[in-house]
Amino acid sequence: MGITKSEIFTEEQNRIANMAKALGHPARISILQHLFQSDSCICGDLVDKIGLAQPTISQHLKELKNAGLIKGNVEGTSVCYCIHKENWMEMKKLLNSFLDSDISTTSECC
Amino acid sequence: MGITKSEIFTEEQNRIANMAKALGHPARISILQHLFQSDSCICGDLVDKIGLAQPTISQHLKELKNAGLIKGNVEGTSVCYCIHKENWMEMKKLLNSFLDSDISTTSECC
DNA sequence: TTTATTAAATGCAATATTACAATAAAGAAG
DNA sequence: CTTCTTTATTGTAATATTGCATTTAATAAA
Repeated sequence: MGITKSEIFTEEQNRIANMAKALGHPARISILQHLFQSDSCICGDLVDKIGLAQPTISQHLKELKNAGLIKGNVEGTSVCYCIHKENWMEMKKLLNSFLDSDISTTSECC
Repeated sequence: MGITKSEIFTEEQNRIANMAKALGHPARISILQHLFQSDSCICGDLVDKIGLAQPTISQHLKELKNAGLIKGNVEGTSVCYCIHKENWMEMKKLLNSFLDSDISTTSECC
């Protein structure tokens, strides 16, 4: 049905999956990398540097904002985006708690 | 169009996004957690423990296999799945290289 | 006020994803 | 061989995602 059955999973499983999903598109990875280098906070700059149309970039920015990973600030006619540091660190902690599952105690049965 | 323009992004950006995408569903997080606890390598056990139909679990297992994160081994009529340790560690390194982008040198302009 | 400039919102088309019923395939048990 | 068990495959429906042209909104500049 294209709809995820979130209710049968734990809060943690849903949060991890949602964060991973937000990172699950190369345009959004590219946007975040640019924001980390902080040489292009402005939406228009991102449109120029990444080869996608303005509405498409705007949409990806919206998703990153919904995920809490970035924040935007209106400056005249343009909008300045940047990493939401606090949420970013929280996301990192959440993902790492999962990624660091102890692989040494796990049996590779195949 | 529902189709990602992979060709305009770097190989690294696509690889990071693809790995994140594979982790972008709570059922797949749940499957991986079970495999880490290794108390249910068998596909049928996962179907019982997670509340999704057998074809749905099978489909998620296939995606995790395509992403290289797990491997499967036929044992009689049943199939035993487990974490692909080598690829898992590689994925972790890849994601961490991105997640660990130096946040301290980044300006929070908003 | 009029005219740019910039970004968000809307609307649409194409494709992808999620989920499951029904079926097929492959081996085990009788 | 027949039957049972287990998993993959196929087909289908519903929803989500990606991408862009067009329009709208809001501020700046003239």
